[in-house]
Parts: sequence; C-alpha cells; structure tokens
Amino acid sequence: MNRRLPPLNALRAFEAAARHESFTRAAEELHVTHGAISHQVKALEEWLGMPLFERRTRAVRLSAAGRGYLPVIEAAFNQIHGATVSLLQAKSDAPLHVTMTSAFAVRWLAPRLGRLWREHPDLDLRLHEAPWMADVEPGTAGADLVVRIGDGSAPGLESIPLMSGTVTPMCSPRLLEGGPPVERPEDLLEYRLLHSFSYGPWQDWFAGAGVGNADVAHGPTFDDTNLAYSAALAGQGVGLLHTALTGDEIAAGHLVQPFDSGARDGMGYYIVYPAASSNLPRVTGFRDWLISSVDS
Amino acid sequence: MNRRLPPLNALRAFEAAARHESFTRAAEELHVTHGAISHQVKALEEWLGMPLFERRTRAVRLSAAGRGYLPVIEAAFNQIHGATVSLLQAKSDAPLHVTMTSAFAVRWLAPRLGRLWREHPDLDLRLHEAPWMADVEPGTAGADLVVRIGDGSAPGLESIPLMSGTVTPMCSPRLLEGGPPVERPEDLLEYRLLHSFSYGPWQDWFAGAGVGNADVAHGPTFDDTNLAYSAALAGQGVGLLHTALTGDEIAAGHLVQPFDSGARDGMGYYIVYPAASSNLPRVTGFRDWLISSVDS
DNA sequence: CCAATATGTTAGCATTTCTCACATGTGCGC
DNA sequence: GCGCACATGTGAGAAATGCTAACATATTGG
Repeated sequence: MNRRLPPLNALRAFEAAARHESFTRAAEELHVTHGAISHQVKALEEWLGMPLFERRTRAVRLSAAGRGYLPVIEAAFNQIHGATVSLLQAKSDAPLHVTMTSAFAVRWLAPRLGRLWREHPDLDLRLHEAPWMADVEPGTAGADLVVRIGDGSAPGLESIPLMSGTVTPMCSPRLLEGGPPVERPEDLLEYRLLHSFSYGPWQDWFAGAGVGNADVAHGPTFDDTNLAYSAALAGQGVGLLHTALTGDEIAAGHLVQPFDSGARDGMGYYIVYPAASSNLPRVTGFRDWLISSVDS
Repeated sequence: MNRRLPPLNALRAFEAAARHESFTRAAEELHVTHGAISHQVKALEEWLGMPLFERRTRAVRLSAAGRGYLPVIEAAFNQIHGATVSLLQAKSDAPLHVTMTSAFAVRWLAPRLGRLWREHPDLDLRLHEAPWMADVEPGTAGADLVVRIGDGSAPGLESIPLMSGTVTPMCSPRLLEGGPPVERPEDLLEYRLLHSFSYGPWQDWFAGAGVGNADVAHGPTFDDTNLAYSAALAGQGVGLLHTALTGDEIAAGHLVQPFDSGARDGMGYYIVYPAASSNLPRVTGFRDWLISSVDS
C-alpha cells in the first residue's frame, strides 16, 4: 500500500487549531504552548505545500483549502476516539483487577474496605499480590491498576502519587537495646535482616548508604511482604519497611528507624494504570477513592 | 473537548502490522526496522492496557481486541489519506509553478526545453526567477517546485539531488593575464568582484576560505544571476559561479577556476518540493524529467 | 540438527517536538 | 493618540520520542 500520510501529530494540532480557529485555545486543549501549535501547523502547511490558515492580525482563519480539509480530518479523529473508547468499554463490565503488595493490602487497604463497600457497592474488586516493588505492568499482566512503590516514572502509563514516604530500615526498639550499637549503616549487618522475596532491596539500600558490597545474604526471606512487617514488630530482626505503612507504630514507639531516611528518598506509593483507562469510570472511581482515603 | 487520542504514530504502526499480520512487512511498508514496529505496538498495547496481538512463534495474530479495533483505525487512516489526496488534486489542474535562478534557467534549462515540450506536451509550465540561493519555500511562496543550490537539507520537504558541484570563483583567463597574481584567496580582492543581488555570497566564500573580514563591497551587483555568468565570461571580473553550469566553458578554456573548489563543497543543485506532492503526477513527472535530462 | 525466519530486547543515537524568551503587529480603552 | 493587552511568529536549546543496530530467543522445515 503506497499511502503517504501527513505527519499525524501535526494533523492533530491542525485539527484542534481549526476547530477553535485559534492557536492559543488549541494549545490549551492539547496541553502545550502556542508555539508548539504554530510550529506544527507550519510544518503541515509546508508538507502539503499550501497554507491552511489565513493569518489575520490577532486571529487565524481557515483558508479555503483548510476549510475543506478539516471536516474529514475531524471525522477521522472522532472515529479513532470512538473505536478506542468502545475497545475500553468492552473490558469494562469485567471485574477490576488490582495488584499491590500484601503489606499494603493488609496494613492500609484492609482497614478501609468497609468504606469502599459502602461507597462503591457494585465494584467487583479482585486483589492480586505483587512481590515487593517488582515491575508489575498493568494490562499486559492482566491487572487494570497497580499500587506500587517507586519514583513515579512509568513511561506510557499514568502514574499518580498516592502517599509520599520512603523505604528505610526499621525494627523494634527492644531489639536494639539488647544488641550492639547502631551508629553507621554497616552496623546493621550485626543484626538479623528480614527479606521479602530477594536480597535485592537490602543490597540496594546498603549501596545507597555508601556500603558497596555488603553481605546481606543471611536472615529469613518471606514470600509475603506483610510478614516482614510483622516480624520486625515482633523484634525478630531489622526490616526494610515503608514509612507510609508504619506511621502509627512509629508514633506509638513500637518501631524505630535507626537512620533518618535520607537515602532512597522519594520512594512513595504510586497508582499506575494504562493511560487509556482515564476513560473508564471503574478505574478512575477506584483511583479517586484511594486518593480520598489517604487521610482517613 | 475531552478526547484523549492514542499515540498516533503507534496507531499507524499497529494499523500496518495488523493489515499484514506481520511486523516485518509492516516495517517494510513504513520504511523502518522491525524493532521500531515492535516498540510502537508494545507502547500502544501498554497505553490501552490490553494486548492487540497474540504472539505466535514465527508470526503475530490479531487478538480479539485488535480484530475489532483494526477496521475503524484503517478506515480513519484511509479517510485522512483520501482527504489529503483530494486536497492536492484540487491544486493539480493548475499550471506547474517552478522557481529557479535565471542562470539555471538560461544556461541549463533553456537548451533542453525542446525535449520537455516533446515529452510533456500538456505541461503548463510557469517559470519564476529566484534571487541567487535565497530560501525559496515551495508552497508558501506559491511555487510547486524549486530548483536551488544548497546542501540538500530541507526539513519537512522532499529534497532530491539534481547535480553535484560547488560554487567557486571563476573568470576569463585573459583577465588574470593582465592583472596581479592570484595565489591566495585574498589576492582576488585586487580584482573586480561580480555580485548577484547581495554581497553575502562573496563574503561567505571568503569566510569559508579563511579570510574573515574581507571587504567585498565593491564591483557591480546584478539583479539577474545569469548576468554574473555573462560578465565573467566577458572578462569583466571574477564571479562566484556554479561548476555544474560552467562545465563546457571550463573545458573550452573560456573560464578558469583560480582555486580548486575545496571550500563550500557539496553545494549542489537540488530539486525541492512539499512531501505531499509525491502524489501529484505533474510534479513527479517534471522532477523525473529534470533528473533524466542531466546527462543529455 | 542446522539454516532460515520472525519477533523481542537493550542501549545509544537521531529526529521530532516542545518550551522559553523575545519579536511583531494591531485593535481597544483611556 | 498612546500604551497595553492579546494573538501569533521565530529561533535556540532542552526534552521526549522514535529508530537503529546488534544480539537473543524460539520454532519450523529441509
């Protein structure tokens, strides 16, 4: 098929500008600056070899050519939008699959489930456990939405901060009383380290704290992130826990942080889902419920 | 309008891949590598949150979702293509406006016009003169096609090499016999310089030859590039001429080049026109005639 | 069991696109 | 009339996107 299409992003800029008869308002619609629209429209005009707008002094008007072009282009984009929406709707009778760590599910979500049932009685929620901070991609893995720890970067996906905080060593204060002093990060190696799924997170933490090749390969490994929290509370060792899930225990003095976060800062909880799901009420509904539940 | 469209370039990759049920053949159609298609399709699937293809071992099949999506997307692209073609066709009954320097028109095109009338009797050609190497943009300036000197760069436009060569000082050998010796570039300043439209080209040439602030502001300025050629041939001074237009005179000894091109190399003649005009027979026809006429 | 075929993946490079900052031009209010 | 507000144009550089190249994986067919 020999079908040379115009530059598509320039077409989108043209379509918005033509609909509004204004570069500035098109720029607002597409969340870019007016300069971007101006550049794109100019590129399209150059590609076509003809002007699509007449530049007036404080406005633009469609030229004859542009006036003929617009309706078809607009219809084509509407078709694409329509097909995309119905593709998503087709999924939308299905239950909402959500993936998160068991620690988050048990310690944060569980206490709030009552409110969720009350506010979203029809929601058919299916929870899935994810190992630690593993790269769970919504969609490809079957999940519609993921709650995960990270820095918020998720190319091609929507990523919305849920709770700030960081991942840092914590343990029961009684554990430290009986053991050797903890002044520098490497002193922690004298204690039993609590692992979830792999030694990776502890290794990363030591590396971030300036201890390059710490031997962390000892201590129990749990296949359930929540167990690491319980074990730390029970004084069984030092866990790498998230501050957002331990606020109460720290306030009550049941857990202490030997080091003030610092390293690995900005590892907050994020809600991540495919960008197209912004059109799906059950996804945005659950997302908004999560966000509104943070302070309650 | 709250209309979130999927990434459009990814959509185009999907459409081609789906039509062929093959990433490799889609890549050929779009003139990219298979990796590019793979990336784009993956990005689209991630954006939508659902797979569009089932990956088989040596092939891809459309998934149910993809099978429903394809026809609408394909139709939308076909619409865009159709609208674009008819936009161009609307122009295509009109005459073909071509812009070039008068030197090129007189010294290269004129001798070949007979062949052009013979091979394209219906062509309604309208020639326009362009000053020197000025930036003539096809389309915006009203020209359908431009023959211009440059390095071939023309973002957003098709640019096709017509003749290689360079722009370099030339004069009649008799002029040098009677005058001071010419060994280094600055020696040329002893002679009368022949200008077309502005002092810029000579200034640029001296700068390129390492003479930063040469005072070139003397000698006649012609508002017709061909006059500079004639004046140089007549021994009236030194002109900045293009080797592609002076091959015969140099071979016959009527013109000499004091310096072997070198500086400002790669300033050949290019055919430049809007990319969309590849769909217009009268433009591609004239382009192909130009190219085929180079060696005759 | 090897060669040929097709897709996946990663890192780095290339191109495109966008922003920022400033320029231009003109109508409108004062 | 004069200046200010508004809308677009432009150029350089930054950011994001897209592409390539090279290698990996997997499987079919000879």
